[in-house]
Parts: sequence; C-alpha cells; structure tokens
Amino acid sequence: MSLGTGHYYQWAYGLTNPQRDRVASGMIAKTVPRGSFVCRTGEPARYWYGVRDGLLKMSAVTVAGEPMSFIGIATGGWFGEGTLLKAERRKYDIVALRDTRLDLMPAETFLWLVDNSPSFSKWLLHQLNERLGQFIALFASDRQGSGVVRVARTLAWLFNPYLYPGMPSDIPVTQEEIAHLAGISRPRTNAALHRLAEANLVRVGYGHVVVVDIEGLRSFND
DNA sequence: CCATTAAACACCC
DNA sequence: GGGTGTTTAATGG
Repeated sequence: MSLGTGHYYQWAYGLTNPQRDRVASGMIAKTVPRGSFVCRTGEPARYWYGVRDGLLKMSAVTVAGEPMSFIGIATGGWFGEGTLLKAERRKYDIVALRDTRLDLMPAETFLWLVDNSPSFSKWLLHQLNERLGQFIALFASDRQGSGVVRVARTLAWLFNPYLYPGMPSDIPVTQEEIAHLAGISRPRTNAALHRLAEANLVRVGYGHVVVVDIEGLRSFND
C-alpha cells in the first residue's frame, strides 16, 4: 500500500520517501458497518483514524455519562490525535452512521511522525486549531437556538474545508443522519431543511443535500 | 405550546 | 420492496 496524492493524504505532502514508506506499511484498513462503534469512551487510544469513505458521529458525553452534543466526521477527515498526544483514554463515543471505510495509523507510527516530521506537526497544528474553533462555537451555541439553527450549524461544520478537504458541495447525507448529528427529530429536521432551502442556503434532494451558501449557513440566525 | 414519538402514507431508487 | 421523505395523530415536558 502507498499513500495517495489526493486531499485525503494532505498531511503526508511534506514527508520524505522513506517516511512515506514506513507510514504506508503500518497503515491498517478497516470497514465499520452502519450503527456500530468505531471506539468508545474509556478505551485506550491505539490508532489515528482516517475516514476514507463514509460518515461518523462523534458524541461527547459528560462525566455523568449523559449525552451532550454531536459532531460529524465525514469522508476525508482524520481524528483521534488529541487522545494520542495526551496518552489518555478516549473521551468520546464514535459510531458509524453508514458503512464506513477507515484507515488506521498505529499510535507508535503517529507519535514517531510528530517527532520526526515538522511538516506533519504543522499540519496537525492547523487541524487542532480548526477543531478548537468548532468546540468553542459548540459550547457557545449548544442548548440554544431553534432546530433550524442547529441543522444549519451541523451542515456548515460538515463542510469545514480544512477538516474535510475532499467534501463536495453535494453531500449524500440523509435527513435521518442530519437529525442524529443535529440532535433533533427527523420531522423537525425535514422542516428545518425546507426553511434553509427557502433562504437559498441549501437545496434538498432525495438522500442528499446540496450546500449553496456555506457562510450563510454558518451565520444563520433565527 | 413546542418538540418528540409513532405511525401511516407517498415517493424514489 | 426497502429506504427515504412527508404528513398526521398521539404523547410528554
């Protein structure tokens, strides 16, 4: 196996050929069926994960175990670095919303890359910065705002150009999936999508949503 | 009152 | 026919 040259492997652009070979030989492909867990709270972190194809839901839970908010991880996204860097146990449940193909980089390889590749470390810094922005926005706006606002926010986050560089503007995502990510019911999601379509921010189709105005979604306020 | 749930129905693949 | 979208009725905070 070799690392591709697409957006999916943008973090590998600055690697030397020997580095690329070592990373590629340690990579593990895994398929996760819809509805099953990729990893659960409390598990030790053993891998850095890449979403080759699919959609995941990352749900943060309180110390009491109550579910809080959700973030989608779409095709092209990489995650799990925070837990690896801190050598902690995982703080999130991650479940597949559809059949998903993953690429797993062993923790040992990941930490070796951080120590030996400045370009990889720099890429990681950008990624962590993006995520930090997401969480700040999450805590600032969670528990408030109508269903429409939450759906708009969910879609805008799915389209973060740095975290999901390969994401096309036409995402094959069902309303049930959006409902899971936004934390509201399916009929409510349906109504919210139509309101966003009226505002010319999205177009709704069968089993997919076309994002027309990302900035409009991000700043949408009821 | 608003949102969720369950159910029913219609529609698209 | 199964998955998805949409509406309606019942239920609950």
